[in-house]
Amino acid sequence: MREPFHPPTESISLASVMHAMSDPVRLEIVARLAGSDGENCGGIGDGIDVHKSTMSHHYRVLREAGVTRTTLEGRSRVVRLRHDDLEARFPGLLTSVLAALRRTGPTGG
Amino acid sequence: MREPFHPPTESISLASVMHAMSDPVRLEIVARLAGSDGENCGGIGDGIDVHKSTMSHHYRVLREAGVTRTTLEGRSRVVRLRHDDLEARFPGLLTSVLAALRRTGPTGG
DNA sequence: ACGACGGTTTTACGAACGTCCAACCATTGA
DNA sequence: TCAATGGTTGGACGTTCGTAAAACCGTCGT
Repeated sequence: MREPFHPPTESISLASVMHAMSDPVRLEIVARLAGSDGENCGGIGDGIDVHKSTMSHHYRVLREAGVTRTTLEGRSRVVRLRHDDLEARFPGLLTSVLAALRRTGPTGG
Repeated sequence: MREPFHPPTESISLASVMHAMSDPVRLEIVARLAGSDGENCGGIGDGIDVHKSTMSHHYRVLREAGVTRTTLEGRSRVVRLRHDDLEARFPGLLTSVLAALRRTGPTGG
């Protein structure tokens, strides 16, 4: 079980972050990560109705964009928002996205 | 020459806005609109090296997502950021994106 | 040793995307 | 009236995306 790749903070690109957070499923993941104090989702895709391989794919997109960090703590993966890194790179961006999610949800309505 | 469609502020979706601002060309457009006090780009795609029909496409994506407003003033189109509408709908979002663009540019480097 | 569990990888496929070209439309100016 | 200008529309083409199925991998429990 190897540690997956994460982009260093300085090379996180705005376009990638925006793209990562442009899919409803991934926005839902982000919302839950924010809600659960940055823990994982308690088993991949708990309550999100997509195949586990699809969830794995979405987690990878978020991770490779620099939005989340996946660590291997003990025997299970833990996914967290890279809150501080994103704040350092793009101040206010994640915060406003989270606020928007709280307001309207991913699809906004 | 008919006025094109714009979504009302209340029905602007987060996912659509994020998607609209996830493409380097469109981020460049947004950056220029912000820099030029919300005027148009002085002729479509001035200095952005894509075909004019491609620019037209990108302008449409931004407009239909609710990021920009295209008006027909006199004889020419004028494109503006929907700054106030976006601020009302998703407070801080556009502001932080513009700040990010100033910092790192669309592709972030 | 073996199966169950949790997750990744590979592959496949339809849909959506970004791009260009060509044709078109509306307005301006000669 | 005709050409030029500025922009949109409709294909077309190759790429990327989101999704699921199937196979695989590492760890745990028994």
